[in-house]
Amino acid sequence: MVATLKDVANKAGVSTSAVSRAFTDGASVSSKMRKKVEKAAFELGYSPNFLARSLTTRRTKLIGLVSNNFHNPIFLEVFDLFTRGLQDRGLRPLLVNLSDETNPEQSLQMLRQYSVDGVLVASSTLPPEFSMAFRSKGIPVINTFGRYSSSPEVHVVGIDNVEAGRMAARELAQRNYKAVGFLGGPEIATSTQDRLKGFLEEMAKYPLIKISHTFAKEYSFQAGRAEMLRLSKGDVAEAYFCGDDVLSIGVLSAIKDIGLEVPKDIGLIGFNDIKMSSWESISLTTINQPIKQIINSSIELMVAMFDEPNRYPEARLFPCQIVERGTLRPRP
Amino acid sequence: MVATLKDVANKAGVSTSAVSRAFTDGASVSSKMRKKVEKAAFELGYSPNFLARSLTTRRTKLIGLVSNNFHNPIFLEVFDLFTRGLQDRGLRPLLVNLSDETNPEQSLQMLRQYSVDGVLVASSTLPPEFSMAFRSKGIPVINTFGRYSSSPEVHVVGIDNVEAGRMAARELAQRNYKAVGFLGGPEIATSTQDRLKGFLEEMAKYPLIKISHTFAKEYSFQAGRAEMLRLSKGDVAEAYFCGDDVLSIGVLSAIKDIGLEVPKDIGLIGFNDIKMSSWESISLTTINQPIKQIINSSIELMVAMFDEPNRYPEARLFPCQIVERGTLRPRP
DNA sequence: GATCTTTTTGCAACCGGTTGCAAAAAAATA
DNA sequence: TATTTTTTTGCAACCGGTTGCAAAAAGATC
Repeated sequence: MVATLKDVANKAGVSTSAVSRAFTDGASVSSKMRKKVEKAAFELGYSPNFLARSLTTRRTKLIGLVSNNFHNPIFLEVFDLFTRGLQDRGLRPLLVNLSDETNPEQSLQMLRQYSVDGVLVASSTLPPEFSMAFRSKGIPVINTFGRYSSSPEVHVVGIDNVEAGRMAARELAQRNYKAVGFLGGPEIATSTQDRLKGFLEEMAKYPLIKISHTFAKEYSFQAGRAEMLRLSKGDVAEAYFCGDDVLSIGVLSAIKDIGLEVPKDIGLIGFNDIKMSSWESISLTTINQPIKQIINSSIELMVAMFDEPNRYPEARLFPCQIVERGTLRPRP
Repeated sequence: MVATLKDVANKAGVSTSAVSRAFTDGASVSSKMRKKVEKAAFELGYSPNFLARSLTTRRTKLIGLVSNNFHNPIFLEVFDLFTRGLQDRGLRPLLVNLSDETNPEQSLQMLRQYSVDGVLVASSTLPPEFSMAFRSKGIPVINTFGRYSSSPEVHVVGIDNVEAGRMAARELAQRNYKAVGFLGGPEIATSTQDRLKGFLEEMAKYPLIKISHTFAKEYSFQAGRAEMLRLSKGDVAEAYFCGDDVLSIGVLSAIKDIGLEVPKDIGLIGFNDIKMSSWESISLTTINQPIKQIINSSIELMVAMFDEPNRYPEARLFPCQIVERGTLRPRP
């Protein structure tokens, strides 16, 4: 059916090696030969089979893109950036959805069976052991959005969540809030733990500020809303640092419902700076994570590992920035 | 490095064919042999190389998942459903981001080079020729969310956008709006054209209703907002049918800004029923597209095509439903 | 136990490419 | 023109599997 190397060789009246070389740049072929082969190939509509090629070259150009976050809108951006970044470099994302039902072991096995050249784990909630499993099999792996401190065995690209927590705390303190709360996502996420840690650490410098913390059940509007409604039954803080923008938007909705006004009665600072946060009707003050840089850097690191598989694990951390919009009162 | 079939054969003291058969269900192997092979395989940590296998079986279990929509939140759901649906059937999505810069020809070629078993095109804006190109190369292809009428050469799974337009029109008419507008996405999208067609068709039955239509520049909050702000400078209709929920939310924001109230002063019905539309602070009345069914059906159809590659192209259309929330005034 | 069936196994060719090596051809040097 | 050096080409083995076919082993029948 579809033309093969051999067909082209026959048509052009040359050996298969010649055809193969004509399609490999840097190979030893005369330009006359290349012309001849290209002509025959064109006429047959031939293009080389990547998978057959990969058998000998040991490069598939397939990259496993593993994530368990198919609900947070920020991941649409993440997928967009990853797929484009990979495509630009001639690599192909083999997407793996690691939802609760899927067995991580199985995904590991599957990615090995497809001989992926590397794996990008895009998640802040997958345990480091998952990434390590690839590394121990000799497959380059990078944990994008991962926790850097706890897994020095695997490359991590992302942000310093502890520092991000400090940053939020500093911001609230500087704006003279006297009772602040941390409203995080699920407690198991290392990102949440780290942000809380930094938040508390920094807040400890301001003994006069009253501090509390609580966790939403998941990263969703409804969970944020529910948590805020629950909080409103007790002692409400003057301002909250919320672990995610989607959560924040839920919180905003609850605040409105209980009849309070932002930022007059209550302040809020989010995290992630998703598109939605800039919408006029939301206008959330939040902390921006430079995901474009994080993703490009992840891909570059991945590519570098192809040539240097035993590269010493490194952490690449990018600074976050506060994006001032309308949910915190002005600095004094 | 990694164990191969031959290694297992040596270890178990059997032929390579025996090992191969032990890993193929339905093959002719005694249970004694299978035990022996499995033991050796386990000890070596062997698992078969899918790509090498695909060379002879001519099945890669790779499915190209092509989309050009990495901005609309509904596609996060789409990707979630697709990846899970494929995984459940032992298939693997090779994700292709067909953004403006990427050349469709190139993507076609690339997917052929990876010998994908089929291609799922998830888009309502890609021209039918794109899908056809696969079909003409003998690659099973399904256009999910495609336009059914114009491309009878390719399987289409989705909704009847013309009918959806009628549905919206009917709804507005029944609620006694006397001046209505269609506020669509970019005019090039076939989905927009069809919805407008149905909308006008149905509205033609109500000669007393004043009709207008206009298009936003893209499917985004800002585009919807901008379009509504522009409209507000002229003759504002009593209610709008908006081609997309994200657009709608932008429209809502603009309406609020110009000091009008929904649904008292102005009505709005959206399209897609994204998660966000149900958020309390938005509460958008909209038309739900059964994407779960659409996607499952697409995958099932794809699987069916493996056995029957020349299956006659069909259109599978699913009915939409109005989800009543708070942006249309009640029926009289 | 001998004969006929059925099941299990191994041989060898093949899937579609790549590549080390040596021979052939072309270019450079004498 | 003969000789040496460099470039180009083809042969054949290999990448990691599968599979048709025939031989071997096991089971059934008498």
